Amino acid sequence: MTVDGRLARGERTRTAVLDAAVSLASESGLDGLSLGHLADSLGVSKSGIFAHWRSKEALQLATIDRAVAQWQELIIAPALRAPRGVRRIHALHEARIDFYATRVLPGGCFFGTTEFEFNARPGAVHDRLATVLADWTAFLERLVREAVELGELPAEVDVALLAYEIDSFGIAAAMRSRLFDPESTYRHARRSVLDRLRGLSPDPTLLPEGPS
Amino acid sequence: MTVDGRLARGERTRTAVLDAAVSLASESGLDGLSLGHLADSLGVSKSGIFAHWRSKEALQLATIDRAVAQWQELIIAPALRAPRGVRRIHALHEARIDFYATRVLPGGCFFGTTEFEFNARPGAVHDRLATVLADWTAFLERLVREAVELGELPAEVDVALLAYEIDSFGIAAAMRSRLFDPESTYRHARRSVLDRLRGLSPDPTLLPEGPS
DNA sequence: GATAAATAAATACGACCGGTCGGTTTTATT
DNA sequence: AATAAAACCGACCGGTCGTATTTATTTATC
Repeated sequence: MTVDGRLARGERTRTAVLDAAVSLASESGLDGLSLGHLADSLGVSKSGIFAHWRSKEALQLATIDRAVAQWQELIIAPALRAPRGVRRIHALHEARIDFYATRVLPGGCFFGTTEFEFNARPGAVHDRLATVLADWTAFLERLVREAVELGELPAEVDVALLAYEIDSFGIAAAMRSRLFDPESTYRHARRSVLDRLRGLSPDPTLLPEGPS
Repeated sequence: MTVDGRLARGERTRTAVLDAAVSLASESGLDGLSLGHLADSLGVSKSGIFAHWRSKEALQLATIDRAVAQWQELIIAPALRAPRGVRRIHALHEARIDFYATRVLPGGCFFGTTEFEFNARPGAVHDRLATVLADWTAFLERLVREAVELGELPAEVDVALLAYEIDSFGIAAAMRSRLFDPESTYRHARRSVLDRLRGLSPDPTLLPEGPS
């Protein structure tokens, strides 16, 4: 397998551009993300960036995919290292709040910003975001279902409802933390999920008492 | 008290413009709200609109105030007609979900869209939105505190935390309902608050069993 | 009916937008 | 060493943005 250095260089550039695009879009949205700003923030020319994607929409879609990869790496992967069941659900939520609290992205949450931005605008970007949200929801529900199957949550639990609740606490944290007192926002976001899981679980000792 | 008809007419025009601005901004954000689009959607000239506000930022701030008035009228006022306590909290949340479900605004939620849009952008708009969110939070907490004082919620309840949770379920509904299945989203949003209140209240019969 | 204030329209400006193009540099293959 | 391909650049296009100025049209009050 020979590696074409020209393609490799392009791939590196492409990834670097998309990382910057995710950051910028978390602040200004996918629409506010302009080729000029993106180029300036990377110290390259506008056309040098544009050459990699055939249109702005293609760039937006690629940016979404990159954000998904980042989410997978920084939130989902760490959670999957926790044991199945309520601890994994808790680890996922904690990783998410940490992601917001450590300000990985200047805008806080790429998906919160862009999903609100495009929820009323038809088009390919809307559809891609809808798919991403559906996948994320299915993943959350899978984690909840696993906890039920392990007996760490009662069988009567409404899986989809609990997944909705947990995600809600995360979304609200992303939204409020930049407008409101971040510390109490994060404390509430962590507390709400912890209380919910401990309140439901037949064995609350699986989880810490206080927000870790 | 003599009313100057010229001023009255100006006020009427201004209100009509701001109503359209709230609708447009709920779809495209306060930044995407352009004077040209706004003028077109009202059948007037761009400068005819611009004359009423000295800058786009002034228009954005006025639009926020108008959205607050609309929220006050359609969500807060109806809730205040319910008796104090958990029933009022429930009525508030139901009015909110109804507001989303009946598609009063094409974008779903003005505040969800704009608060995510501006949470990472310093400036007057950010600050105004922060104040609005703080007022809304204080109002929600007041309703929860009243329920505690009435004995309809246990004294140990963390008022700020419960207010956070209730608002989270509303925010998530606004965000998900346009990308995902609206029916299940609204059902989850209603269920989550109802279950939470009934679970906490010493007298669950105050609230209906199923989503109304 | 005259007058002054308020409102609306017309027009234009500079900045920036996404997008195009021809040409240069870097890199791999032959 | 020659050729081809990919990456990258600078200049430029038409269009739209917010903004400003200037002119015309309502409308209330004297």
